[in-house]
Amino acid sequence: MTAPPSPSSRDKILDVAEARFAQRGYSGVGLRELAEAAELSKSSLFHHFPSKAALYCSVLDRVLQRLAARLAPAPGPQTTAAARLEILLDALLDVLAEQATTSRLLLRALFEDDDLPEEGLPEADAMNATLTGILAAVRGLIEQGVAEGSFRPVSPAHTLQSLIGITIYHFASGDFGEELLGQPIFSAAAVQERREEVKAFVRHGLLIRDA
Amino acid sequence: MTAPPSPSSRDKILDVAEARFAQRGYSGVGLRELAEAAELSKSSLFHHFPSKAALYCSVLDRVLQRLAARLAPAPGPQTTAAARLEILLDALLDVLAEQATTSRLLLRALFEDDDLPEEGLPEADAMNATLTGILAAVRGLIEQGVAEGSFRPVSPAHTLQSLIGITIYHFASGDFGEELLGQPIFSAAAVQERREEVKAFVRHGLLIRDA
DNA sequence: GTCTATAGTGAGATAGAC
DNA sequence: GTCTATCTCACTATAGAC
Repeated sequence: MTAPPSPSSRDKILDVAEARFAQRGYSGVGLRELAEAAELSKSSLFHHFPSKAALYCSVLDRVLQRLAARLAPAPGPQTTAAARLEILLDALLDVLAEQATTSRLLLRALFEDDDLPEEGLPEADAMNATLTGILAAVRGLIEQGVAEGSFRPVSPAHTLQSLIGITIYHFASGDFGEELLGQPIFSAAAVQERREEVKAFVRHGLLIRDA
Repeated sequence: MTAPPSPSSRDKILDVAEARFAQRGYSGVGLRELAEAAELSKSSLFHHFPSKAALYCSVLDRVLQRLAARLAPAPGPQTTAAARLEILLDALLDVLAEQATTSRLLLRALFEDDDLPEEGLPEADAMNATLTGILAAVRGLIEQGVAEGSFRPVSPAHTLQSLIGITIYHFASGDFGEELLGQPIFSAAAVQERREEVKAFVRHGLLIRDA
């Protein structure tokens, strides 16, 4: 339970890889660059990770684990779906606003199918299992809302896609988003604006008017 | 005005480049692969485009031009914002559903800031100008709706981001989206579902209830 | 306008000493 | 666990013949 004051080499590699992969993607980052940023030789990377693809999956899995841990404390079906949705959105927006790398890596993981040359990596399976768990929870929430009659009779799958698009894409939009908003998207003011806009849009878009 | 029966080499390169770049991004595609798919030698690519970056920008610009051409016939401010929004969404969803490459390239263009090594390319400037025009039109529509009082008092910039996320991300989500929906996202049925879900979500999320 | 040949660089990955 | 040295291959780009 003692907290190590300096991160292990493995963690340091994961940190620099997360930053670089988030910005330029899997193919856009070379192991040489990662080794230099982690203050190691290229060969040492292969001691900690069997391949570049495995390292990338480990980075994605760590991001998903962080996300799952932050979304997990949300209340279960004994609470109304509307209340659960508010709490979920707040928690999700908190996580996305904290680290700029999160949204970009999530977006890449969701829409870049075959970015990885190899398949069947154990790291990839772990990553997919984590992702599946998160999605199942959110989908369950939507289904509860529809069943309760507090949500419009939406398609859970499509609504899940819409929520992903509204939340994750925005925080991944980088310079473009900043230019559109006229301020850095991770500034406290911009995050607060986004939170209110998203929650209002989703409330109006999803909830039955006079519940 | 005579339509050439077979595409020029330049168009053939653009076609294969569009498909490959959409799937694996700028860094993920090599010129060797493009040359083989276009049935040319690597060197011949450089006769038509000065560099890989310029080719990528040309691909993006062509996509944006197609998009702009399809969104342009929409009616101007003399029509109500609600009606204009319906027409815009229909046209946008039509374009996105027609070619799977469109949404992926648009998404990459919007969130991958510095994917390109070089800056100041004339092709990049043309691309940005086209994009700016499209966005200004949609933003104007939102501002009209708010000014008319038919839309909630939303932030135009944030609403624009939300619309991008809801429409473009979904059609870019590939295998993940297909698994979520349980059917190919470009099938006629899935496209029709998406259209109705998006339009309903946006109507409820944006319009004043009893206008 | 297309080709062959090649330059020059960097990629991912391995061997083996320490 | 980290290193140097090296392998093999692919990359973008150029030169110059046809």
